Amino acid sequence: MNDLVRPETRADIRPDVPLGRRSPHSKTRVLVADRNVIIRIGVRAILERTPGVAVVAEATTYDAVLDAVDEHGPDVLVIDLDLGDDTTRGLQLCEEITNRYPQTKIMILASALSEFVVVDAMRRGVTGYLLKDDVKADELGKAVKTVQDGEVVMGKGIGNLVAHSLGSNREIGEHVTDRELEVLKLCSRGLSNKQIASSIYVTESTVKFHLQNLSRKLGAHRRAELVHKATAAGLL
Amino acid sequence: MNDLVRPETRADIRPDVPLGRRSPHSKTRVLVADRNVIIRIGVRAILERTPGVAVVAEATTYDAVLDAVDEHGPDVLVIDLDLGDDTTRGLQLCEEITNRYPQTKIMILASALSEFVVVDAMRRGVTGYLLKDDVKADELGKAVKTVQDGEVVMGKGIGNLVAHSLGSNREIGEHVTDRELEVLKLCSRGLSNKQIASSIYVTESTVKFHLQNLSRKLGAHRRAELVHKATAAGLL
DNA sequence: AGGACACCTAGCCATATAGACAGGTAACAG
DNA sequence: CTGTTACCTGTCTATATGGCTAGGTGTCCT
Repeated sequence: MNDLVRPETRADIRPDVPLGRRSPHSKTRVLVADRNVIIRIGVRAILERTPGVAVVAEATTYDAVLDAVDEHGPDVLVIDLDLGDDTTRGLQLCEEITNRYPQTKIMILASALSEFVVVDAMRRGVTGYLLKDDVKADELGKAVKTVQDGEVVMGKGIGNLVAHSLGSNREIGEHVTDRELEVLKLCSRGLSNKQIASSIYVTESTVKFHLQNLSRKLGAHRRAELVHKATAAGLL
Repeated sequence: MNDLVRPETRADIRPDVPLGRRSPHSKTRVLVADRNVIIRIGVRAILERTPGVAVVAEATTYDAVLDAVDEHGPDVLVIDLDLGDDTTRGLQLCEEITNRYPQTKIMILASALSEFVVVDAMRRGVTGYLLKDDVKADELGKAVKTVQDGEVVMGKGIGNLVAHSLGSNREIGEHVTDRELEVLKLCSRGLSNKQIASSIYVTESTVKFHLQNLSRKLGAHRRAELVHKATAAGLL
């Protein structure tokens, strides 16, 4: 959909600089993506008081992120995945960026902690995950420089979460399909299986099937719990 | 419904200044309360670029808000009610402040839109309600000055929500009791009525009773919807 | 003393749901 | 061609839930 920049193009920009070993005089160039102005201004303010870091652009939509990465080739993308109504789209975006612009490191600055999203994000090449509510002002600047050097940064508790997730018997990061998400949303709005079935033109059996798969993937046993966990996972 | 602020009280403090007609040279003194650093810095940055507005302090807990109001006597308190794990506490705080420091206007800067909270807040003397995700940078500064002048500021959609709420047959701002909240939390964790009953030592009938009251108060018809709306209302 | 309220209980009944089974289709990649 | 994946359908049963009506207790306020 947007095949703008190929690696060679980027090599033209910084041909002589190995990743993570840039000159100390060149600043870490950051792109901030969040739909919330307050957060953007806040992150910008924090980062710009950090020596060696500069915010080069801001973005508020997934498309704008791609454009901005293409245009500015930032060293670090600080992003909240909740840029549209579909977190999956954000995860895809991360994968796309790590593939096409490997020198741009991605650090997620999330509103909520979601095992589901964290694990999926790590898989797709994201190297930082911090929680807005947990970060201290100075941590943010340090974290940006750390991920630029290719290291992984995780907010407190997140590392444990991932470890725990890896150790659990349940399949990690199992993908939630579009159809499942559709059913889930209707379910959260209080529709019965029958009502969901008729509104998406399938049988009640199918609805139950999807809900059962969702329950397994999220580790829930009742729809109330399902909605709760899905919300925590940022699916709703 | 709001007979809190007596003119005399105000006259004692600034005897010569009619409301909304303060000297253009005195700045609007703002206290920012939010548990999130990024938000605090962001709001501060935005407000300080607004002429006539100055941020005098920040707070991150309910207690700190009271102390800071006491110490600085700000003109406007910009607050996210989600300062602890209990939103109700935040609402009580608002009432306390409007009672004890009537010259301090309160503007809520919320993460999520909750009819429940909005209505309750208005009752307790809050005069502004904006959504973090919706505000534009310049709106925030204007809103602060507007609430200082004693006017009510509501983010787009919120006014309609309140109007709709007032027009609905359902009782608005009905209080959710502690017991109901307790049941709700267990419900959201996927426990059946029977399990909830045994874990709080009541009968299943009682659990159903509480859940039914909750459903009525929040306008839900299924537990999945109940959990969804309760989450949106900041109860979970 | 009377009223308002949180809280608890009981029983009824239709319907919804969880959880398990066994299977079919289409698209797509190795 | 074969395996994988998303998606869809069906049948079965025990249990959970929603919606209702009709009570009880104690506490606190007026």
